[in-house]
Amino acid sequence: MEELNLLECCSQLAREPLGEEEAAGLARAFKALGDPVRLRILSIVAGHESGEACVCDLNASFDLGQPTISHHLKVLKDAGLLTSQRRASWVYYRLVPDRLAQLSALLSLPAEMTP
Amino acid sequence: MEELNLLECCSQLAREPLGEEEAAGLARAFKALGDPVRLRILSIVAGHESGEACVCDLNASFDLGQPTISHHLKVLKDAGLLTSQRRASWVYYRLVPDRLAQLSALLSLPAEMTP
DNA sequence: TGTCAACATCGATTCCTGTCGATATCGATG
DNA sequence: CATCGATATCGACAGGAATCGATGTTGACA
Repeated sequence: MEELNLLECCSQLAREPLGEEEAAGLARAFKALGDPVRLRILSIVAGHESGEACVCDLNASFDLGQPTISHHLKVLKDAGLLTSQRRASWVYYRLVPDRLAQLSALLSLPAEMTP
Repeated sequence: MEELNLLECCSQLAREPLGEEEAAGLARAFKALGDPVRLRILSIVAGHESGEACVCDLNASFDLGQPTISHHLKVLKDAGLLTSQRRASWVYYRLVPDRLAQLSALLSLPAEMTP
């Protein structure tokens, strides 16, 4: 995994001014997180014992149409936050831990900045 | 600070299904992070030795109009990510560490989920 | 008090996004 | 091969957001 260098320590934000293209990639992920339905989808996937949830579970968890849920799943997948796998008739989604860790690390500030 | 319970451990996502109103509050913050300009603004503020940056610094760092930067600062402030303080003729912005820590903790998964 | 510089707000425009219904795809199963 | 259920894609619509120029506000200073 070539993203380890992004995780080596905390304080990504303060390290140096974010470049434009780097900021664009990160912004895509945060934009995907910037919707209540998508946050709840991630939460449901994360909460499953097996580490994955099928679309049918998700559809049942929201008062939204099936195409809408499918759209949100696509946004999360395109942002690198979820992967999908088809098994039999169902499609299962699971988190991408590295991506989440990357974002988490970006937001963790050094101790000297949290007085 | 009454937000400490939100920080006690990792794996906020997996703890239990995010409620609608809780997800809405978090989504507002992530939506604010979901723009390259705003991420770079945060990065610039975080990178300052003093922990704060004045609007004049920020205006000079972008090829955007002054009202646009002001708009982005307002979004970040409304999302609870920045605070502002006026001193003399200048307005200084600084990070809200607790808010960043809350978001960072939400995205950090338990070790058993990162194989 | 009048003026200037720094910053915020307003109104308008253009583009993006969430949602839906309808339809297509794809596997399983008969 | 025909059908059915699960999921994805498409087209459309309404509301939101990023940007800009113009204008308002506020504090410093002469």
